[in-house]
Amino acid sequence: MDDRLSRVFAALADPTRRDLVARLTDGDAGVGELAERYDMSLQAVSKHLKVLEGAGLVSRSRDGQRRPVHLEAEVLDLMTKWIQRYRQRAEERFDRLDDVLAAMDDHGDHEQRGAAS
Amino acid sequence: MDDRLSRVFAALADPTRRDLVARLTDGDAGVGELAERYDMSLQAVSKHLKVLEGAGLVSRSRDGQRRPVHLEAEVLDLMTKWIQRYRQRAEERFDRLDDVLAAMDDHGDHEQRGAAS
DNA sequence: GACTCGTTCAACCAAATGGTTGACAACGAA
DNA sequence: TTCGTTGTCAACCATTTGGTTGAACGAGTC
Repeated sequence: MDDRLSRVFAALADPTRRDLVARLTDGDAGVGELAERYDMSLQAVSKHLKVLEGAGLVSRSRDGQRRPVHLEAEVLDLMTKWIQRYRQRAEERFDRLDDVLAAMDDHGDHEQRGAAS
Repeated sequence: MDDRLSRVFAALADPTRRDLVARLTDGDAGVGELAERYDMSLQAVSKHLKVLEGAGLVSRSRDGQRRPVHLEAEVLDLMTKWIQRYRQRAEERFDRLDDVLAAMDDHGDHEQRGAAS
């Protein structure tokens, strides 16, 4: 789990962190402000934010003694790209299946694995 | 980590499992066949497949002594939906920012947090 | 300087994760 | 029925994860 994509997926595998992302679409917020919504310690929320930050989903600046958390939404596109790539490949294969089956009937070659690859 | 979405994200947080998904877009395959590509035991791959199955990303049927693994690509749409929902919300807020800033200049109210929420 | 607020760091803990090896189950073939 | 092939189950281990508490830090305020 060291590449970028793995970190992004792992970050969003936690419901609390997904909720944080959802909340941050409403605008930047401080850690304490965010922590109010959850039944866990401030430190735990801070840890979650560090994971999101490590994945590049979130950035933090300094504003006095506050550390406002900002959503970097473009990173989400990275995931969408990966997902859609294989989603589409699977779809295409599914669409081709009818043709393949028809071709198999034509010359009587019913080797399944050949059809799938 | 018990809800569906969490399981799907967590499943794809591992590079091996993402590669398995990628491979399966080429068509169904047996466990041993899949395991050849990785520098790990057959049992380890079997475990990975169980995780993918738990997330609903993969299903297995019985064909003689083989257990062909099949990709259930529609589940990927579940993720895309979640991602795009918040991706879009973030985008919209970003688009509105100019208007908000203009309004703030109008009546001289420069409270940042108000602008962001 | 002393105090408070918002946040982070450090140590600790239980549970989950990702891998290993060894045994065994299910099926087809000899 | 015995054998090889294909895959799962069980026990074990090291590391990571998600949470806790307590101490400390940085920046304004008194």
